[in-house]
This record gives sequence, C-alpha cells and structure tokens, in this order.
Amino acid sequence: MADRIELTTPLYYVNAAPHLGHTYTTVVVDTLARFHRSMGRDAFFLTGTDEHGDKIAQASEAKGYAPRQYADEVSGLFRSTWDTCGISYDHFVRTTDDYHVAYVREVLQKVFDAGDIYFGEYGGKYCTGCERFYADRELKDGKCPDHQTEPVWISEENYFFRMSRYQQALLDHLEANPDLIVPAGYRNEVLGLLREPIGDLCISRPKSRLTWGIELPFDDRYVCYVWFDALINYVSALRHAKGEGWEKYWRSARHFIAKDILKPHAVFWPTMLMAAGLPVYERLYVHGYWNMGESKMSKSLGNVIRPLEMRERFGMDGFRYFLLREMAFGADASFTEDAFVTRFNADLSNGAGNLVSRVLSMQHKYFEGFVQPIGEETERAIDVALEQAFVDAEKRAVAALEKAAFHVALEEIWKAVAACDKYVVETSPFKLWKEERERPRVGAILHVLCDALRHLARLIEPFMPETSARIARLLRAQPGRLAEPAPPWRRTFRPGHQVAQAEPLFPRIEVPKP
RNA sequence: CGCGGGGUGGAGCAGUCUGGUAGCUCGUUGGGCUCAUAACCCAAAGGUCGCAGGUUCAAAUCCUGUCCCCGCAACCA
Repeated sequence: MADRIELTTPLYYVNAAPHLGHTYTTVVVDTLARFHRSMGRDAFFLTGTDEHGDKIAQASEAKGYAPRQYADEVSGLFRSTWDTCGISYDHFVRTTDDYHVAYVREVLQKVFDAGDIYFGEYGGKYCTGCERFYADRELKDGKCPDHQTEPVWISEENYFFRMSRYQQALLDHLEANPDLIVPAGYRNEVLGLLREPIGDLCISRPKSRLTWGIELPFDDRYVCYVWFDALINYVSALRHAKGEGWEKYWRSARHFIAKDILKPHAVFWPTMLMAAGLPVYERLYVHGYWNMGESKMSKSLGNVIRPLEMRERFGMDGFRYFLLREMAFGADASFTEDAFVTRFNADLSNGAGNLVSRVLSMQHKYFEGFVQPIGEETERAIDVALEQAFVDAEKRAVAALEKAAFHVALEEIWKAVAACDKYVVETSPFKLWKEERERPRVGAILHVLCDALRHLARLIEPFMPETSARIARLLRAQPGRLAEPAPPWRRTFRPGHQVAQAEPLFPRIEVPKP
C-alpha cells in the first residue's frame, strides 16, 4: 500500500444542484480519505466541477447569464454544500481554472504532436441535449432515446483522437490488472465494450456551434469536447496542488464514479493517458444508483434528497451512516423514508446512541462520572472477550474498507456495539451495585465500557466524524488514529478522570402511526 | 434480439467473482432485565435461495434454457 494516494469524485456537471447521487459519491470518497489518513497515509482528496459545454452555454443563456457567471454560481453551490457537510476535500478544481485550461492545452498539443490527433470530416445525426452524434440504430422512432427529440443532421470537420490505436493496449492493461475496475461486474462490462472496435473519439467542436470551452492549441477555430477536457482534471489539479512529486500520488490514483460514466472513465481516459505518456490510474471504483421509486416517501422527504436538508433534519452523520450502510457498493439501492427511519432508529438511536447513553449514565449515577481505577481482579474472561470483539471489528472493518465494502465494515463495527450491550446485560452492573462488596467490580465494568466507547469513537471516525468527536468529547479522551496501535484497555483512564453527562446522540425519529 | 438492474423465511436486503452447515435488519411470539433515547438481552416460529435441465462427491453460488418484475421521461452520481 502506497503511502501517497489520490482519491477523486467525478467533476460534477454544473447543470444541476447537488443531490443524492452527488452526495453519495462524495461521502464515499470522504470516508475513504478519512480512513487512509487515519491509517497514516497521505491522501489527496479531489473534487470539483465540470463547467464547459453546450448544455451550460444553453442553460446560462436561458437565465440571461454569461456562462462564466452561471458556472460560478452552481460551482459555488457545490463547494459550499460540501463545506457545510464537513467534506474533507483537499482541493476543489473547476474546469474553468487557469491551470486546468493550460494543462489541457498542453496535453492536447502533446498528443497532437505525437500524431494521435487528426483532422477529419464527420457527418451524422446530432442531439444537442446529449452533445453527441447518434447512429441510426441507436435512435428510437428517429428520435434521441434520451430526449425524445429529433436529432439534426450535421456535417462538419473536426479533430479526432486516435483512440482505436490504444484499444489493444487497454485490453492488455486490463488483463494484466484484474483489479483495475471494481467490482468485477463493471470490469466485465468494459471487456464487453472492448470486444467491438472502439473507434476514434471526436474531441472538438467548431466555435460556430460552441464557444464555451477550451480552445484547441493548434486550431483556434475549435474548442475541446467536454470529456477530453474534464477527465484531465484528475491530473491537472493534482499537479497544481502538489507541484513537484505529484506523480507519487498519481501512481495510486483511485477514481470513484457511478455506473453511468463508466465508459468515459474506463475507455476514453486510460487511452488518453496512454497517448499522453502518463501511467494509467491505479483503480476505478464503480457504484450503482439510488432508486427513488417509492412515491410514498415524497410526502415528508420530497422526491429530491438534498444533502443540506437531510443534514438539517437528521444530522450529517445519520445521513452518512444510512448511505454507507444501506448500499452494497456497486449494486443499486433504494432510498425510502421507511428504510431511513428504520436504520436510523435501530442502529443509531437504539444501538450506538443508546449504548453511549447507558454507559455514561451509570458512570454518573454510581461514581459521579469518575472512571474507577481497575484492580487486579478485572481481567476476567468476559472482559477480555469484549476487548476481542473490538479487535475483530477493527480487523474486519479495515479489510472491508480496503475493498470499499462500506456496508460490511459498518456491519462489523456494529457487532462490537452489540457485544457491548450484551456485556452490560451479562455483567449487570446495576444489579451488582446493590451488593456493597461488588462495587469495585461495577467500577471495573464501567471502566471497560468506557474503553469500549473510546474504541468505538476511533473505529467510526471515517464514517461518522462528528459522532466520533462527540463521543470523544463526552469521554474527555482522545480516540486515536487507526495507524497507531489501539489504545490499551484498562490503562488509558487515569485515576480522577471524569466523563461528561450523557446526552442523546441520535434522538429517535418518531413516525406517527397512520 | 435496445441497455441495465433484480427475483433468497411476512417486509427490505447481504451472500453468487474464489461451490461445501442459508446470514443480516425490521416485524411476529414467549421469556428476562430495569443502567439507558419505551431503549437492552435470551429463545422460538418462519426459506425446496423464480422455474427447468446440466456439471460436480457437493450449487443460492458454475453452465444452458426459460418465466416474471423494475429503471432508462435530467435532480443523471
């Protein structure tokens, strides 16, 4: 495992405000970035906005804005949304940033000089919505299948990237790197694409048709086609932010995308990199869609899940927990109010939140919040077993996170939470308290439970940073990072250490019964 | 032959790549406990893993065929 690593979200296209899909990808990368940092690695987390192209030009025109002004507005909305949500990105790139524009032109010139860009004529049926040409067999009743509009016939001269030249190299690369695209299902899909000739890629638009783009360095009558422009951000922003030594991060670059943009990332981008003489990224992680089917949810949540609204209503961590726990990475999942409330109440309110509450509450009720020193008699099998539950949870959660299996990682950690609840019942400190001579044992049990909470805070930090910090604050202790050895049990809380009063971390969501 | 996703106890899902006692959450029933956000713990009931063939000592998991369901109308990750 490299100690320098680049993690990216796609650049979000500025034709829409941040919604559930954007938020999911961003939360996923944020969680991984926090995880890697906690593991002691230098993670560079990149996100940003994609701002050129027809659709933006049209949308801004419709609003009476200049494209730049429109892009500024929506890009700013993305940035402020991630800021408010506590997303720990290191750099926010815009495809309109000077350094990006300059680098795109540099790459274009390089590829052009190498003979991999040629000038040719192309005629075809073009859909302005899709910004692409359609073959007849792709059309439905002569109309664009996505927009239900009739494409217009356009014949024009354009520049093409000789993508076909790299088809075999890409195939070889995929064979040699079975983990390049995960989960495997998406890798197979790409292998399927590569069974057919991939052709060359049209990478320009004449200015007569579109001016909102990056001008080609070798022909000022043309601007660059969006994908060629946008994909390069993963390198341009890294170079800009890290300067010398950026290659070290690039060698372990990991892209996270949803399945709809698989082809550009799995076919266009690696062949572009090859042509530019750069190494292919290390890995492409592909996730599924959130289905919003259930119409009943629209009553209270609305059809559109806006991250800021969810954060406002349930807290960012509750929202993050649901997203990460509910979707098996790679597969589709559905977002319904029922599922959200059930998960939230079961795992957060009744689970972790209630555990913190009962432990701190006993600590106060019996010892005014002072964690009791632990005696010789305490290393009982049952105590050691609880400790072991956390050791296992950590090992399995870390292994799952390395594979982006967030739902598995959380499931494993929550087994440790359950072990704590079980421990409380089996040791029953509230019963022992009634026996005067058992009171030292009660102190020891609570001490072990405070240790457990501290470990819980440490394990959930990547997933739920606010909650992690909150538990640590209540314990008045440092949870520690995953890179460091787990803090020792029974030795961290010094005599006289006092924990804070319990407070509900996740108030139950009450749903009125119909 | 449009593309994609899916059919696993009452509900929602994981497991399928790397075959080997079918798992999780919710719900239901009975019991326990009372520290805790009416939370927690234990136990029980409940599934021929869509269907039919095939491969195998062994298949939810691999192969073939077949039936059914759901997205693809811009908030497109």
